[in-house]
Amino acid sequence: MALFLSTFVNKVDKKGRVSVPAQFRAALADQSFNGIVAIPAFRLNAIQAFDYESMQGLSEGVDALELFSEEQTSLAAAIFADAHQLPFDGEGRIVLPKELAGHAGITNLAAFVGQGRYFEIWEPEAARTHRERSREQARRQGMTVRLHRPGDEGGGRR
Amino acid sequence: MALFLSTFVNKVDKKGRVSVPAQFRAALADQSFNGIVAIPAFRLNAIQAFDYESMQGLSEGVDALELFSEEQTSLAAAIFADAHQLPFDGEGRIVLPKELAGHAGITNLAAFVGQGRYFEIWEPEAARTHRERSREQARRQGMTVRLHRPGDEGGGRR
DNA sequence: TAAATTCCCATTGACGACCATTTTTTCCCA
DNA sequence: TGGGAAAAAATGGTCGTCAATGGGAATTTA
Repeated sequence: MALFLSTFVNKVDKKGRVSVPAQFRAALADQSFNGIVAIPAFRLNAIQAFDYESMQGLSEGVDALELFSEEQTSLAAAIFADAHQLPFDGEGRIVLPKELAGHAGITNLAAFVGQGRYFEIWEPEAARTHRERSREQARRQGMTVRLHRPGDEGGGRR
Repeated sequence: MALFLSTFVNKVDKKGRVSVPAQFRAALADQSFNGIVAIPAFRLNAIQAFDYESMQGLSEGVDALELFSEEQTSLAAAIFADAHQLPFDGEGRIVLPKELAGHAGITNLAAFVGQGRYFEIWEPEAARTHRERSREQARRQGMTVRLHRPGDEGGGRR
């Protein structure tokens, strides 16, 4: 799958519709479900958006018998319960459900922020300040990114 | 099979009927039995609902357990004895049996909560508090979402 | 026969499909 | 290199359809 890169700000109309940036739509092209899966971010006032396949991958870890074991992860449960399937309309828009828009504080504008394998949707001003803070923190910690070629066993992760 | 995602709240009429969310019905589409299988949840005041095929899979899992475990009988009893087959009517509704509605404390409203391969039915307010608690716990344990596409070896827990 | 359950039909309100318009980007050529 | 034409993307609105709901008729069960 192609990567989600860069940031785009689009308008939210009074029906709650927003165009998903064409570039992001292109990255989602070849899929079973024509749209995205969106969940409220855990620690951030933002929405995280995935393709449907990624969601299925998540479900693989939880099989039916685990119902009766203690370790049923609360995380997975929370994710599935809060997720929204948002299909594209003919023009490549989605409608932001009130719960999600509310969680992110989105009203008239929505910022689509590429994060590689997924992307986030923010209230533009909040996105800006968050980005600054992240940069600042990264600089202070002297973070570096390890490059690795496709096919490598994921090198420096998390 | 498609996933059960998101949460929907529907009304229970005075005959005990509730519409199963269209999105969930779609996920149940291609099946031998036109309806769901519902059992009272073990540790929760909720109803767990599966498609019929998953139920068969579950039975195989339990049969396998027999080899190692003495708990097989109690498990089987718990799962199958309390299970209800709930067929859809022409409009995609089911009738909630009193035992199930009672176990979940459901009266006028029912929350259908997606859990990936299956879904749960809650009294809406109870669902809300349970959801908050789950999120809270996940946050406290520092859980994170790991993305991996189906087929990846990419190290999910498991 | 009464009660309960299933089937069928009507209503309504929200959402998805569709079309029109504006804005932005790309591309070509002067 | 700048201007303009063409294409693509974003935006705005309307209309039809379907999901959810409610009520009543028909059928089954006690």
